[in-house]
Amino acid sequence: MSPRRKSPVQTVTTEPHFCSIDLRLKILGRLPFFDGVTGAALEEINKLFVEVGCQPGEVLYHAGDPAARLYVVAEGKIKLMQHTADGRSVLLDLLASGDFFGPLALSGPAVYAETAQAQTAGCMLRIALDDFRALLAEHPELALKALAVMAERLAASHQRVLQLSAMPVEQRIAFTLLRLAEKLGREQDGGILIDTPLSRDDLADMTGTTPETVSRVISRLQAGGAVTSGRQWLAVTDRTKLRQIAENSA
Amino acid sequence: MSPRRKSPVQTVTTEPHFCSIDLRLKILGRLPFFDGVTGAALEEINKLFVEVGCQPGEVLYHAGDPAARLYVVAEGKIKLMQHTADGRSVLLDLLASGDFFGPLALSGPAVYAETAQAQTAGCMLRIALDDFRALLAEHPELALKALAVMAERLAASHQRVLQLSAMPVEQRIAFTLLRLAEKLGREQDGGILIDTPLSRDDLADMTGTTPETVSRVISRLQAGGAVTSGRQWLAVTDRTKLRQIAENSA
DNA sequence: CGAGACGTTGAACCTATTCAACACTGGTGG
DNA sequence: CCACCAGTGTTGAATAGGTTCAACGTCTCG
Repeated sequence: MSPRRKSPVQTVTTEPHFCSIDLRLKILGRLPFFDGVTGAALEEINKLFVEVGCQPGEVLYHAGDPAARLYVVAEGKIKLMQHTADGRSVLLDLLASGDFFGPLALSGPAVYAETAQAQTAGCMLRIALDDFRALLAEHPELALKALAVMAERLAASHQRVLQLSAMPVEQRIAFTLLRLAEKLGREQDGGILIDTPLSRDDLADMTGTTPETVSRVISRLQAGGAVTSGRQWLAVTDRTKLRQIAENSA
Repeated sequence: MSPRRKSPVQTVTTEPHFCSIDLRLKILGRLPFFDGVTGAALEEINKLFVEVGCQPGEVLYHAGDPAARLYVVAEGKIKLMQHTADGRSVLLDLLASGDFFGPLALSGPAVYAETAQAQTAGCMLRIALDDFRALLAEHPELALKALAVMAERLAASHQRVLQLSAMPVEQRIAFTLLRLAEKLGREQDGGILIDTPLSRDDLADMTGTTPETVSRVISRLQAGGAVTSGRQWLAVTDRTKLRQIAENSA
C-alpha cells in the first residue's frame, strides 16, 4: 500500500555503451539461430558482428531506409515503429536482449519496413546483410530457425489484428500488459515489474488508442488493484484479475 | 450507368472438384517454392500432393486443430479467419490460386493458428507436414522462399495493424478494396472486378467494422463513382479516386 | 529553480455501433 | 412455374465508447 514514488526500472547509465566479449558470445549463443553452433564456429560468427552503442530516443534506422544490416539486441530495449502520413504512430514490437531485428526476409526490396528506435541506452550487435546471407548458405538449418521466428511474429501480429478489430480498449490494454509482463517482467515485491521505461504514449501506440484513454484505463486498473504504476513504469500486481479483464467477453 | 443486376463473378459449378494433372503441375511450378525446380523433380514433388475438392462454406480446418498438413490453392478462394470467444471474427487473408496456407513454421506447436474456410467451390493440393519437411531438407533453398512468403505476410499484417490503429473506417475500406482489386482483380468493361463472391460481412471482417458500416461506406463510394457493387460482388471503377480516399490524411 | 516532458482529469464532441425495420435476390419445394 | 423463405443488403435513429481539446498537477533534469 506504499506507492513507490520513484521508478523501479533499472536504467543503465554507463556511457559509450559497448558489450564485453563474454556478453557478446552469451547473447549470440542464446539466439535461436545459433543454438546448435559449437564454441569455435560461434567465435567465427562473432567476428562478423560489429557492436554499436545507442542512446535513449536514438533512431537506428527509419522505415524506408535502404536496408543493409541486421541487428541483435545485446543490451537495452528497442521499439519497432511505423508512422502514418499525418503523424500517428504504432509501436509494432518492443525488443529486449537476444531479439533479432532488421530485414529478416533477405530477399525482396532491401528497405527497412519499420523504424527502430532505442527506448533505453543499450548495445546492439550488427551484421551486414551479405554476411548473414553467407552464414545462411553455410548453415541451411538457420533458415528454419528464422522461419520459426517469423511465424511467431506473424501469429503475434494476427493476434493484434484480432484484438484491434474485435475488442474494446480496456481488454486490449490488459492483454498488452500481460504480454509485456511475460516478456519483460521482473519480480518486484509482490508484483511483476515491466522492466522498461514505458510511457502512456508507448502504451497508446501499442494498443491503438490515445495516451489520455490509456491513462484513464490504467487509473481504473490501479483502483481495482490489478496494477501499480507511476511515471514511466508499471507493475502487474494481480495477474489473475488482469487476465480476467483481458478475457472478459461479456 | 446501367447497373448490373446479376453478379459478374464467375462461380465454378462443376461438381466433385478435382484438378487436371496439367493444372497441378502448372500450379506447383508457379509456386515461389518450386520455381527453380526442373520438370522431373517437379513431378516427383507432385506425387507428394493429394488433391481435395471443397464446397463453398466448407471448413478445411479450425483454428486449434492439430496441424498435419499444408495446402496450396489450385482453384477457388479460401478465407483464413480467426474468432473471439464472443463470436466476432476477423478475416485475416483471402487466398487465390497458387497461395500456400497451413503451418508454414514447421516447428512450434503443431496446431493451426487460423480457420480455413472455402469461399467458393474449388480444389486444394494437400501435402503432409512430414513430406514437406523432407522436401525442405532436400532443397534447403526452399526455406528461403518460405521465409520470403512469411516476411511478405508479416508486412501485410503490420500494415493492417497500422490501419486499424490510426485510420478511420472509410480509409481502411478503401485500402482493402484497392488491395483486393490488385490481388483478385479482373478487367470488366471499364472497371476492375474483384473476382470473388464478397459479402458485406466479409468486408467488415477484413476492416474491423460492422456490415452496416461497410454498407454505408460503399453506398457513399458508389455515389462518388469510385466503385460499383451489388449482391456479393464489387468492382473498382475509379482507382484514382479510391486511392485518394485511402490516402486522405486530412 | 525553472522548463519541459509526462500524467491526470473533465467536458464536449464525434465516429461508428447497435438495434430495428424493410427491400431485394436467388434458390427451393410445393 | 410460382410462392415462399432465408440470406443479403440498405437505411434510420438512438446510443455508447473513445477522441479531442483544454487545463492543471507532478516529476525530472539541466
